[in-house]
Amino acid sequence: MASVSSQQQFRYTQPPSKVLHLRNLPWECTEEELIELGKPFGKVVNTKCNVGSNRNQAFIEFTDLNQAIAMISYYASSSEPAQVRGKTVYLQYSNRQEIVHNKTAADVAGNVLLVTIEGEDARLVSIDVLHLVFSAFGFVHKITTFEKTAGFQALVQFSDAETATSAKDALDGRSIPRYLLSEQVGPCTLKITYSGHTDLTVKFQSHRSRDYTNPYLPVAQSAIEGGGQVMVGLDGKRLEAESNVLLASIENMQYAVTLDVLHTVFSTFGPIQKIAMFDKNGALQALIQYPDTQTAVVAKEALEGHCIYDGGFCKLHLSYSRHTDLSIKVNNDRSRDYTIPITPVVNLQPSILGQPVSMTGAPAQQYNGSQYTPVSDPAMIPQPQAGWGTAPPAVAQSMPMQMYNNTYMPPGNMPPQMPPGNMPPQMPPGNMPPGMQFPNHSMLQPTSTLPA
DNA sequence: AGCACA
Repeated sequence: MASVSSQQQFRYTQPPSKVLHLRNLPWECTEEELIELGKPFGKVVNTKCNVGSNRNQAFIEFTDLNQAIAMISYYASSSEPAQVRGKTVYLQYSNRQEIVHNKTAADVAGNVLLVTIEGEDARLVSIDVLHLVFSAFGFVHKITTFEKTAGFQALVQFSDAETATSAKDALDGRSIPRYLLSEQVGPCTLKITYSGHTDLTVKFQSHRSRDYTNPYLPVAQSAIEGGGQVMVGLDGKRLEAESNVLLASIENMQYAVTLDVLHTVFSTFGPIQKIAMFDKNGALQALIQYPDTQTAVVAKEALEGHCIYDGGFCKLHLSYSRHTDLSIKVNNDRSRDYTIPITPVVNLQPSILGQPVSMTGAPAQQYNGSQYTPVSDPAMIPQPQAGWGTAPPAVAQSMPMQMYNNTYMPPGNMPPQMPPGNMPPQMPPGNMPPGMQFPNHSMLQPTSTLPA
């Protein structure tokens, strides 16, 4: 019964449609040939070739129903059948009203996402920041970045389509949190579709591409910075060999940066054992030694690219030193060993590990002690609520002097509904917004060479 | 030669 009605549907009862169904087409019939065929009757606005298991069917769609009727009518009474390359083609109204094209790769859920980073400074977004952002949803296998006409883009490979989908759903159309970007970088919005790829090819760890599944992949020279101290970590997540000693260089040093200033800034993340300051190429550099690598990692992640003083002054650039234990020969204004008990400075630490002290009474409840606790695995840092969806405490902007002026999170940048469990594991609150964490310490108020 | 992956 069903077959009877469908057969009848074929013969003559097909209602007019501006879409025509063509069959018996020659092999590899092109869109151009279909347009040529329909042109005498109207404007062909859409085609679909190589349809059916034999790939010898096609559809053409006219702008107007009357054009389709004209074509059917003409060939219904013509002595010459419609032909393509001399082969007779049979025409009838399609049983659909418009051509629907196949889903593109962008519509088919896959494990690889195509991410377009939009914004003036999109290309300044590092692959590490992207890794951090997408790692919130699962293990990121590989990332490649490239520039095309669409702008700065990245392919981000997850284990499976489900993970990729959760990342896509949460991040598409959102902006990268301010605190992950350095000060001069403007807003960067993510536009995400699926990619047709399933496995990216990464030949080298570089500034353009990473394979986090293969830490032993050779490191391209282009990825190396900081004088050859950079290596691939065993976890495959870092290009630099982590160290308990940080090398800090200070850019735009309008204000004096003293040993005490550095001690105050860096001791927020844990006890400091030693500091050595020196000049290199006319710029001030310092080596800061923590008791353990984990603390140094947290400090580096939090402070990198940030300024000690508001207004872009004394910007910190941090890398891991090859040193593990500094040799401080003498305690003076350029070097100090805080592990020597007689040194009185050790008692002046404004904060100790796990207990940040607010000198202004600024509430620190959002950044409680546990978030400062160094742990063996940064992903294990407890992180209840804070993150992309967390509004900045009002105090961050009302503080008389902000050490860091880009560290708060603009509200509304990220989805407030983002589940806490999906927070980037490497993005503990203790790693960020130091502008909110740091006490407004008088030691950090510049007293000389003030421009205004 | 008969309606949508090829």
